[in-house]
Amino acid sequence: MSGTPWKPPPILLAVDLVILTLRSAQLHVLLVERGIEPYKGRYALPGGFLNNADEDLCAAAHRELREEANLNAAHLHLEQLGAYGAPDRDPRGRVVSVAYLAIAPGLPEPEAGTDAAGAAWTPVRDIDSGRLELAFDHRQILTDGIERARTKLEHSSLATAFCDETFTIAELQQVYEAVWGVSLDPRNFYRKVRGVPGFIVAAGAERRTTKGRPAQLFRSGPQTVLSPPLNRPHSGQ
Amino acid sequence: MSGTPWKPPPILLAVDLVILTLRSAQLHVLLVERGIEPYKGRYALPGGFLNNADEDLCAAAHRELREEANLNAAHLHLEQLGAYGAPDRDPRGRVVSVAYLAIAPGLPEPEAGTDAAGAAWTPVRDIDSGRLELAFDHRQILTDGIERARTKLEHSSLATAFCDETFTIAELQQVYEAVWGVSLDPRNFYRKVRGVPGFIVAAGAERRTTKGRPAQLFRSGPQTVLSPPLNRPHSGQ
DNA sequence: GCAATAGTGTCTTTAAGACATTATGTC
DNA sequence: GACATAATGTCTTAAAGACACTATTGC
Repeated sequence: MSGTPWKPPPILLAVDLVILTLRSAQLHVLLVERGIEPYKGRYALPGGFLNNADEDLCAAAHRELREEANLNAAHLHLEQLGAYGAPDRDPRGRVVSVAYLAIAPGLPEPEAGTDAAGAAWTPVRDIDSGRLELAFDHRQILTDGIERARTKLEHSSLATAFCDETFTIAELQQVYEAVWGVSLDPRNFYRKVRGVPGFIVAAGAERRTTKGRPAQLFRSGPQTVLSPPLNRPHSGQ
Repeated sequence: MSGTPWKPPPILLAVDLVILTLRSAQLHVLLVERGIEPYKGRYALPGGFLNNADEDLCAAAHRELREEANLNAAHLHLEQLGAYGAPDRDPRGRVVSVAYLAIAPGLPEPEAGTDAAGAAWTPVRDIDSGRLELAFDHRQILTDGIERARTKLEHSSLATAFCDETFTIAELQQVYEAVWGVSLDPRNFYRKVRGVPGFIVAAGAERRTTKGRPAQLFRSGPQTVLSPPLNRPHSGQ
């Protein structure tokens, strides 16, 4: 720390995004196909380097959300996952990446012709089943992101971020079932969810489907932290 | 991304440590007094810049643990909290810091005459009561570290990291009470803790105090994730 | 014996889970 | 009417919390 003049090591800083959504009751993640080496042709999480030394990490994440995913970042839940900094994680040199978790409601396929060309919603099953390999350490980042989403569903109102502005309780249940990977009793779920004060509030309107009784519509309530929490069934004995 | 040659912005990477321990049933954090500007004379979390471009983040955290805190890092629980990268968090320039949480059993005062001179265990109450102000954004980092410890106490065997190799159940309870900031019924706590399979195992010996019945000694069990969890009493209604 | 702490048992209250029932729409 | 889905009610079981009681030490 003294004596010899200290020269900062050349370290690059990047942000990567785990953008999760629900498509036909399946958890999907947004991936982009890499156009350049390394890992050319392989799929990777959207992300990129910091623009300049003054750019905030969170701002960089929002920017990549727009540029690479073509998503309106303003309405999306965004949360830091952590820093990934193994010295050999990027063959180009030392790159430390700060990962962010974003949750989006069901969205159409990303449009081609933009920065998001080559971006695609991919079922997370395809990755953790091993059918699809990701570039860098992105599989680990994705796993961490999903785990974070799972625990946040218990203690926060994150689940509503997967839904449109208004939603039925059955739709909300599908979020929990897809992210947790379990099936829940609709009657107990209904009772439990309505018993958490401030979680969801009735929106007045109803949703009519082709069959069956119309469902009440709800919107996200004022409470962001759930008390009591919606504990997920613990698998172990 | 193309056309103009891209020059990496000069960003420095640092690690900061939230080292928590228990001293006389109070949660303490290790702080160092800053000897140089900025924030000279102010207390801060131990930490420092990466040595070189090949140093792993986690290795840097361990190194700072030795250098600044004079703690044998090998036996300590170490876990990443996240990256702190607001552009104005360090007046010297752009410094992104990766924070780590470390848990240590009750330890004597750090020795003077080493890098740890000027290091002191400080009750966390002194910081979040506002009586003591920290340098940089270290108050926020500390708050995040404590919150992380609180939730990890519920779902993992982290609490045993605050204890010596063998401990009594009463000592384990003191950990939960100090970190959660609540008081628990010793009888229910005893029953609950013993009911979590693999959490703690009897060590055979007993601990004799000046008064009262000797207590059985335990050591940390094979299970690191607790099932069922030890839910902390949720404050809100 | 008393004081003090460790450990066990019991009861009450509450939440979780299983599942029957009623309500309200489309066809 | 049949059918499908929404919403409510009831019962059983398990866990959480309050607290009485017994056990084993030092003095």
